[in-house]
Amino acid sequence: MRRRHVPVGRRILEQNIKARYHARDIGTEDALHLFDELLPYAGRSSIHAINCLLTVVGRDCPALGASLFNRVARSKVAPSSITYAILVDCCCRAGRQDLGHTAMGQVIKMGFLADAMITFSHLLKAICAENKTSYAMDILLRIMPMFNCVPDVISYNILFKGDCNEKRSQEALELIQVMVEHGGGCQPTVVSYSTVIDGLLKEGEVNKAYSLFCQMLQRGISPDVVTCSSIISGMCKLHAMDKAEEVLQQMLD
DNA sequence: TTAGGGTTAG
Repeated sequence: MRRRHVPVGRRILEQNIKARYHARDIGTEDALHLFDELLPYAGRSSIHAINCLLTVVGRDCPALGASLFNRVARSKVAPSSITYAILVDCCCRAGRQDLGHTAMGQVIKMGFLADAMITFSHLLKAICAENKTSYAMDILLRIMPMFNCVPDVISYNILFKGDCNEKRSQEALELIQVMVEHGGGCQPTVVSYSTVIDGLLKEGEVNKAYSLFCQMLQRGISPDVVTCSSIISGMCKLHAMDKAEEVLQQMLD
């Protein structure tokens, strides 16, 4: 197959953008200038560099990120599934969850299903942030599978956090047990356990939190500094100093 | 082969 010719100047610019993105060496202003420089003569190979720039701008100013997406859509460059993931995140963080849903619909329509769960996860996070975790749960358990989109552990972790923020850590605890028993390849990780343990402690459930910590150890999942900081802090606040010391000792071991 | 998603304390 013949390699498509890419102008040298454009290729250098794209490589420069990717390298600087990787080195975390692009600020929002830089990204905007680079975007203006690249877009007029961008081609098929440019979408990776454009995604880097959208990410930088969107982190700082999601509404601006979404408006840059519109400029990409009007250009010769086809947005990729990753571009849509960035867009959905920008829309949600700009307070336009409705537009996030619309963009999600576009992702499904275009058949970007392999990556759709990451795009969905931005929506799930936004829905949970509005204390509508039950609705997020419905999307995860019912809607996502309708599109052959299998939720992964990060999608579940977003829901665990949502439940805990709504003071419903018991539901998160039940869901973690469902994952263990029926999750197949999608098993809770150290982040899942840390999130739910923290939620239980914030609701005063010392014994349940400690049992879950023990289950985690039994299943061969090592606690990290987040797990331990959370447990020690939580248990001290609840005056469960004996258990806090046990956890500290396990950490030292 | 890479650009996009998850946890704590203060």
